[in-house]
Amino acid sequence: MAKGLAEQRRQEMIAALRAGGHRLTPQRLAVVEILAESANHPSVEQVFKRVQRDFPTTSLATIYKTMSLLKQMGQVLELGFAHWGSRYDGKKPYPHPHVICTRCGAIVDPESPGMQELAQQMAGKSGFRISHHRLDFFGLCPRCQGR
Amino acid sequence: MAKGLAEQRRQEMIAALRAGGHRLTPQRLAVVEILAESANHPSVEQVFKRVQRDFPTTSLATIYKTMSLLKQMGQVLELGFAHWGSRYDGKKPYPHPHVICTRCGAIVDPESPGMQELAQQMAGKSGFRISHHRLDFFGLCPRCQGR
DNA sequence: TATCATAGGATAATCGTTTTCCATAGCAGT
DNA sequence: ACTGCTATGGAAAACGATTATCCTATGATA
Ligand SMILES: [Mn+2]
Ligand SMILES: [Mn+2]
Ligand SMILES: [Zn+2]
Ligand SMILES: [Zn+2]
Repeated sequence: MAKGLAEQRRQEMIAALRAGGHRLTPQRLAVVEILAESANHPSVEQVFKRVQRDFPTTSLATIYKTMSLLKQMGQVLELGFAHWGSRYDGKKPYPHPHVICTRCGAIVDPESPGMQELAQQMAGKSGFRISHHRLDFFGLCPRCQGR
Repeated sequence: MAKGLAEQRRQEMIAALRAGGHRLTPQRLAVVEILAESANHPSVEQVFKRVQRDFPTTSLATIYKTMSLLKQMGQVLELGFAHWGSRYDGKKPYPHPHVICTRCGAIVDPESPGMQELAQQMAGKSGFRISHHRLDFFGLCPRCQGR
């Protein structure tokens, strides 16, 4: 079933590229496949290294361009950080909470309660028109807690 | 009363510097005063320009160093962003939600419901030991909604 | 298969932030 | 107040992730 989910996401991303009139290049397909399969919120560098296996001449700039394209199409969620590089979620490309290990950099998707309602509340109180949100919890993952 | 609050924060920051065995330089005191008074989550650049009024020879590096120092002492909250510069909150140096205008960059502190409990919930479900968190809501402020 | 605009590759540029290095000036201790 | 030690400030270079540039290569369509 995990395979099915990933496959579905892959199809959606490809469909989005088609719908947007973008070319289905081997590099893009490779990035899409990796994003659809990765549950660990990979970095650009990680995606880059994996794409390079199949296409050794691939440039890092291409990965950045593809990420940016998928992001603007709403097909990938970017978790930008100030001091270290961004991380990406291609499985759940919509806002959702994350739990982040400050030691090893692991990022996981926890079970999320009603964030939407909270967002609406915020909008009402601040007068803002909320478009999206971001919720991160920082700490030590189980593995890093043991020194 | 707003003056009282700012004054209190100023004292706390100065006390923290003293307690940490750090020198009370004119530049640091200037930064502290600005952070204690600013409710608009200023950027390094903004703090820099204001400090320069009183101390024209001030370097941008000094502001960065001071921000970093205050941050590691827990006297200022840093809101780091991936694509643009960081913003700082010296009035409430602990984690709390923010509402951010994606057009003009305005950042405000909304009324916050129980975030602490939510954090504990997350910890339990993920097995993480949560130390801090971050919650941002993005959208358009009232002023920017009118084109 | 010819055409053509888009996308890839290589590299330089960007920009906020950090580091480096030395002169300066807090701040004990006298 | 004076001295001396050392943290700190200032200036500029370095840094690192990301973006822009520029030219060639290659999907997509007919
Ligand atoms: Mn996720
Ligand atoms: Mn705040
Ligand atoms: Zn960890
Ligand atoms: Zn605005």
